[in-house]
Amino acid sequence: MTKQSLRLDDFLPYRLSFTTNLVSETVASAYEQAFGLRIAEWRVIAVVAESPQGVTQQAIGLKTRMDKVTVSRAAASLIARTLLERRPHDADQRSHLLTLSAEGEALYSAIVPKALALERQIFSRFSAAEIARFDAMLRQIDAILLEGAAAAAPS
Amino acid sequence: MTKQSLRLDDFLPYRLSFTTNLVSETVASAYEQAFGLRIAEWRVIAVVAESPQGVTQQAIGLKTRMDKVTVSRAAASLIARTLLERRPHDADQRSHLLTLSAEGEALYSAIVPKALALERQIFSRFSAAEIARFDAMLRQIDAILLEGAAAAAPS
DNA sequence: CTCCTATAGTTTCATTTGCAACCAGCATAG
DNA sequence: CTATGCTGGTTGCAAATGAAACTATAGGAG
Repeated sequence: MTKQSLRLDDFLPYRLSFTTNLVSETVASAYEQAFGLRIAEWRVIAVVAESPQGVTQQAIGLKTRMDKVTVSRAAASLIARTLLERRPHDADQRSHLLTLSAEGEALYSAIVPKALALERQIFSRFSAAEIARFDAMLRQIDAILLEGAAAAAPS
Repeated sequence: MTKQSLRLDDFLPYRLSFTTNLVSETVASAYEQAFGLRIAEWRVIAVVAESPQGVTQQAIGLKTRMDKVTVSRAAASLIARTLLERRPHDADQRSHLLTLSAEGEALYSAIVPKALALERQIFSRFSAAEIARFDAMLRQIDAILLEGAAAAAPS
């Protein structure tokens, strides 16, 4: 019986976490410096920007898998900075519909090109096909884990 | 001039972070449940296991990019549980050399197969070649960002 | 030697995070 | 209608995190 060995460095969950931390630090500090936004805030803006008719916080949380507390705080902070607006949600008075203010739109327009440039820089060594393959693998991993979670749901 | 757009869902730094969170949650909860270890503790054990002659905390932090505080606390907790031992470091009295205790070795041997099984499960849909390609891409991203950091070092 | 600066590791403290309790407003059953 | 349980969102609290101060030892420079 051979002793099993494992180099942490070759262990994929570790590698994934290592690289992602690096990427996240880079991206977070870029947003922070250039726009005074945290990652959660940027995500909220991005999701809201994709739905001009407005989204509820719940929908944002569902989509991004961010905790509802995180979404709540990010939204509150963006509203305080008048980047986001809250419209009443006729169908359900418990929630509101979030939309970008003019100011928020402007900020979003300013961020997008920078975000895309950063993305291009990080993936600069790869071809479009490689990137597509990489993305596809990430999505398949998601699928595996999300199915698994559904199957092995605790209680 | 076309308005640039960005679907958060297609933005790779986001995708990477999304998937990694999923993977990390899965792995963390497995270690926690099965062995009562946090991720940082598991990493410390793994690195120490790779260096039977002992490692300093500093070296662990350097290798894993974990904060020295994180390493310090993980090590302290593992020592308290007698999974890790501290030997004096003759060349430098400020630091110690960490090694696994017999108990720590035993735990490590128990973890490795489970960790590998989990890894296989997460990547079950991919061929060895695909996995190798994925790993290589992660390393190249690291390289790009670490070089970039060296170039654009703040102060 | 003796100062002075730099590094390993710990501790302290302020910040960030996320679970859990909570407070609406909704929806269904009687 | 009105009780009961459910869901969207916020608040409170406790745990995790990480920067900065601190302690102890190294390693020169004079």
